[in-house]
Amino acid sequence: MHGPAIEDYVKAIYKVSQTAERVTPSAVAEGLDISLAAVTKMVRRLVEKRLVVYERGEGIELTPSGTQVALEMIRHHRLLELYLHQALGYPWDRVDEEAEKLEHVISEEFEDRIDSLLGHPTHDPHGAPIPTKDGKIDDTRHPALADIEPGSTVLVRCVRDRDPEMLRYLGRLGLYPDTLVEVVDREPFGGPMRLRVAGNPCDVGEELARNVFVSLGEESEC
Amino acid sequence: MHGPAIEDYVKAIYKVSQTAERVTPSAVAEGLDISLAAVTKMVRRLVEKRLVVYERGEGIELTPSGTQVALEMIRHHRLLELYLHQALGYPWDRVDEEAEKLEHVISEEFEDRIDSLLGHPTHDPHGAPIPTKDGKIDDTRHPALADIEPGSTVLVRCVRDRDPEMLRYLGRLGLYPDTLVEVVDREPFGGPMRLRVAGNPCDVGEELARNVFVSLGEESEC
DNA sequence: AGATATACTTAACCGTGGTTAAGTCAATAG
DNA sequence: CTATTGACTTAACCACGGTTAAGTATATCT
Repeated sequence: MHGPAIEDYVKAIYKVSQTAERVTPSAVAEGLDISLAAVTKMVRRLVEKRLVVYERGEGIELTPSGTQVALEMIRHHRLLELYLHQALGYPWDRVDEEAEKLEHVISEEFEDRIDSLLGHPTHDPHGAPIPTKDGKIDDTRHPALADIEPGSTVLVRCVRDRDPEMLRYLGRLGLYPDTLVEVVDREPFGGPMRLRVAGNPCDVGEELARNVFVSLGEESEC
Repeated sequence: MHGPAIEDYVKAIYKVSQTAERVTPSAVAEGLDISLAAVTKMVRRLVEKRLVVYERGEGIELTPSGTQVALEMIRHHRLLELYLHQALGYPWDRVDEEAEKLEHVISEEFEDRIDSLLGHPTHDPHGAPIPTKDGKIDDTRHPALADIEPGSTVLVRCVRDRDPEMLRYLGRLGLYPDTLVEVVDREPFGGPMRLRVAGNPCDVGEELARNVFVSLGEESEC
């Protein structure tokens, strides 16, 4: 159908669109760690393939078929991450890299088989939602731990998965998805937050707390 | 290190070298189903990369480092085939296609994990030997079933894996590796062989019998 | 020896996906 | 209003991996 790069672009565009309200070529270039010129050229091809629409100053927008491609890749990626973790015993800080390469080559059959072996899971090891086969995804946005008022008890929903170092550290703290965290207090001016995770106290810095997403109620994970 | 095509070429060269005594560019082109011109060009690159040596009329020969690359790919391929079959329930006629794509992207870690999950297997689902990590491979050549004298009882060692249709048919006959087969008799002039497979009689044509490899003694599979 | 068929090489071309360097465009500062 | 800055585009280039078409070499047949 299309080259592997196309899939990476569409995925990158989707991810930027989740964070920023306008998807600029420069944001995509940054996300893919390539030159802006490469993005300009590729965006023209994406437009020709009707995967995106683009107007200078308006940003890049995925068409429905572009969104479908993006969600397929994200589904592959997250199913693979979970599979590597559950079935092959990968630690959660190494699943992203492997899934990044595998997601472009697995067949529909592979996808279906690991999906059913995993019991049709809804979230990957970092708590990110897995799109369904028909392109639906839970797009609930959770607040960062950094924005939580002291005194609250919150449920870790997901953590950013791009920095293996940080993931290993989070693992040592026990800050996994579906963990309850009590925000004890916080030093001012970007000072550390004092938490209680499963009974154990720990202090986390601003950067870390920006990369952990939580929900206020301690409702069961759905 | 090198592009995915390089790996396919080196693997194809290795496979041809197992069958023919001289690896001609045309044999490689046929194996990869590409033009002869493409092979000419790529062989020059392989020579530059010291993966092969080549002289017109002498054929293509893998260097030690070329052989290593080929065996790495074959190891990936066969481990993956077995894994897909054992762990994901793929039927044996669909593992080749999936493994073909996966073999180029899996990491050392993936290879090691499935290897130990499978208990360090020695053969893939079609009976082909899996090279060890340090590049050793059981290169025993088994005679084709077609060359066996009537009256013998033989052990199926391996079957060619490239034709899914044939694999499904072999499966219906029960002609799996490690199966005992009694060669009852044979019609002359390329006529069918009459076999007894696990008690059941069946007749197989020349083409099929050329794609099943057996050993005479009923020694245990090693 | 000469014609022909087979095997291989070379040349020109294409799409993909990247680079750097230079140019344009629009918003903002003075 | 102009100068500058940041965002984007264009152009020229490159490596990769393929194609077709044309040319060369070698072996074989007569």
